[in-house]
Amino acid sequence: MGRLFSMMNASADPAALGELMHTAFRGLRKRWMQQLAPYELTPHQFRALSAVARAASGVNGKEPGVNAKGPDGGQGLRLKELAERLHIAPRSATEVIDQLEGKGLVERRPDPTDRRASLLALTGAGERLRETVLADRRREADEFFSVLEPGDRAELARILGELAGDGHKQGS
Amino acid sequence: MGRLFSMMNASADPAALGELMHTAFRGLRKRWMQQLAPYELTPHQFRALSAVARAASGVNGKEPGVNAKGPDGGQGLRLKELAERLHIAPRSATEVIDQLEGKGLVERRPDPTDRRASLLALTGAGERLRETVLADRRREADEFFSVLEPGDRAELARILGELAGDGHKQGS
DNA sequence: GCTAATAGAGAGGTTACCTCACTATGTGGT
DNA sequence: ACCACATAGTGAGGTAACCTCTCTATTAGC
Repeated sequence: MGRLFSMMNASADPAALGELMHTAFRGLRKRWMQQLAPYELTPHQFRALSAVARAASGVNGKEPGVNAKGPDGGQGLRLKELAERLHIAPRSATEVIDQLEGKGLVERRPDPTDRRASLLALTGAGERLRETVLADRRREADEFFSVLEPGDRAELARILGELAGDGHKQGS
Repeated sequence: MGRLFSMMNASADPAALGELMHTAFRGLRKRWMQQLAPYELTPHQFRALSAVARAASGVNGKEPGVNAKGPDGGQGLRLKELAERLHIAPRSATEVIDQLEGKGLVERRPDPTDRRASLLALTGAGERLRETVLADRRREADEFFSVLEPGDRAELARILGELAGDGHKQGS
């Protein structure tokens, strides 16, 4: 049945392209969920965890605009920043961080430069779990994408990057 | 921020490829929802509507295995069939058809060959709405995918087709 | 005719979002 | 110094799109 899709000229039918994306994405998400289940993490939570990790420890000043408010060099990010990075509403960032904090994987500490804000940071446990899962996930995702030639994988990444980029900030 | 993603070598990091798919798909789904809102349809409902349309009127006997149970030539499909086509649980098919029936867009009629089953069919209103929306959606989806070169769109379709195809029927 | 499988639906749960209203705080204008 | 206004985060509550588990009506196999 998947064959039917690939046989019809999908480039002529953008709706079918959408269907294809739907199907492919659902498959991938299902995988993730199964793979993350033993760690008691949802894909969404892991995404947030990674975003915090990336911001808190990794790049330190390499990203202009991050923590442009305070003179600290990128020590933890705000809920609002997280929301922007995950493309979700601030309220939803609160939610996922609540969950992660409840599991003891991230911490909220007060921003010294703004008492309304908190800075997110991974705990030791968070960092450890993240690394464990990351290796595992890489393997799994690789399995999922392994039906593709390496070239196709690169192509897919490039094309999706364009699609996901910033080409469609709709205002309506 | 989307730029960062496209800059890093995503083909070397399957996890990032997954992120990319997530982001791109979310953008598309948001579009769909906005575009379908005036018709009071969700993407999910429209997908179901289309599946019923396709089965009931379109292909008549071209698909072996559809209604293999009864001697009728593909006149309406069962909830279970719908579920399989949409890759959802039978219960979820019931649900979406409930909604569509509530709006007067599809009908459930008894299967003459099996009194447990019902056959789904579009109503006149359903057929009309579907056609209206289809044209609209084609336009909108085209807009979403218009950041891509035609060649890239074809590539995306091909690659996703492979991914969504049948390459990953996991049993675990 | 009895048992097992199947089609569908009722009950209730989950994930991943959302908006709207509100509090605590910061910022700029006069 | 004071007031209007913006901003960071959260409580309350909602929605879409799924899920499983259980139950009834039926049909099919022995």
